[in-house]
Amino acid sequence: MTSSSHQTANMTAALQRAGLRVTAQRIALLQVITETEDHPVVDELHRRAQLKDPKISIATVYRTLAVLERARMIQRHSFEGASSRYERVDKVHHDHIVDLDSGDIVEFQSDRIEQLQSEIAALMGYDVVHHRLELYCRKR
Amino acid sequence: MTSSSHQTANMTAALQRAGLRVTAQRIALLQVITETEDHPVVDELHRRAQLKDPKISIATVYRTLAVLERARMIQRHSFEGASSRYERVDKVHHDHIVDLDSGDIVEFQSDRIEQLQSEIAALMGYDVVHHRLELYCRKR
DNA sequence: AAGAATAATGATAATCATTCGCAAAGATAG
DNA sequence: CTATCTTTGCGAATGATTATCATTATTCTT
Repeated sequence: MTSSSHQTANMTAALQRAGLRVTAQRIALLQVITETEDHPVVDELHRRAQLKDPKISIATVYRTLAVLERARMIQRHSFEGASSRYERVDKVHHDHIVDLDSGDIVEFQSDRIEQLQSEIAALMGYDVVHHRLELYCRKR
Repeated sequence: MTSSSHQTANMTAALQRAGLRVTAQRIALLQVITETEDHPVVDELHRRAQLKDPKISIATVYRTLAVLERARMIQRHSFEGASSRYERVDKVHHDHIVDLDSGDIVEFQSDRIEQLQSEIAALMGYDVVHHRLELYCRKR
């Protein structure tokens, strides 16, 4: 069993587990997102997916990303003034620092902040379903 | 001096202080945003501004909002999946809770969270220029 | 394994919010 | 008041995303 077919088997299983149809396009995109360590925009994902499946269209990329997000297999982020970026769903939740000069995106994680968020929401009569915390920064 | 002309004088002074030209459209938009307690979208601001200056165009609304934001007289927010909303710059900084069911926007403020943000950024070698913190919630 | 039923895809048109180009109108400086 | 420089209105253009619809692929049934 090659590494590539092993990957494919993984993706196939993941799609079936989610009750989704298994298509070459979905496998390609799942692989692209699984392999990547950064936060690519849709266009970049399209380009990378085409290396695995040359006929995948941009419309399918958008549709598939929406499907995978609904299935909680990937995660979308919309940073200020930029188009959507995606990353795979990690074991550990995290938020982002955006470097205003370079555009770099750094991940961080703070239980204290998460906890404070819940406390504040509770105080106002709310439960937090999800949140968005982004720090727009410059190197010091 | 009527209340309305008093308002106009205020807006005029504010624009001059910022080194901006004083136009009827800018005064109208500033008034609209000063009067409002909610977080209107651009279209709504356009509608409200037209009550004061019937010939103001949507392009001018966009341009003026950008100008006023650059002058730090108003503040833009882009909540998930929605178009931009604006509010006036308050004395007190705050973040937002978005009610997922009603669309209501509630303001909150936490010095602890702000402080933690700075600490975390510093730890990664950054200074926070600005941030975005939104809690997407449901009533409990 | 073959066919029917159902869903996904590709290509392209449509949409939505926002920005641009440019001629005309308005604001400020001298 | 005139010259200069800026802003405005209008409509066209843009960019990202979504919808349409005929075709193709996947899954279900037997």
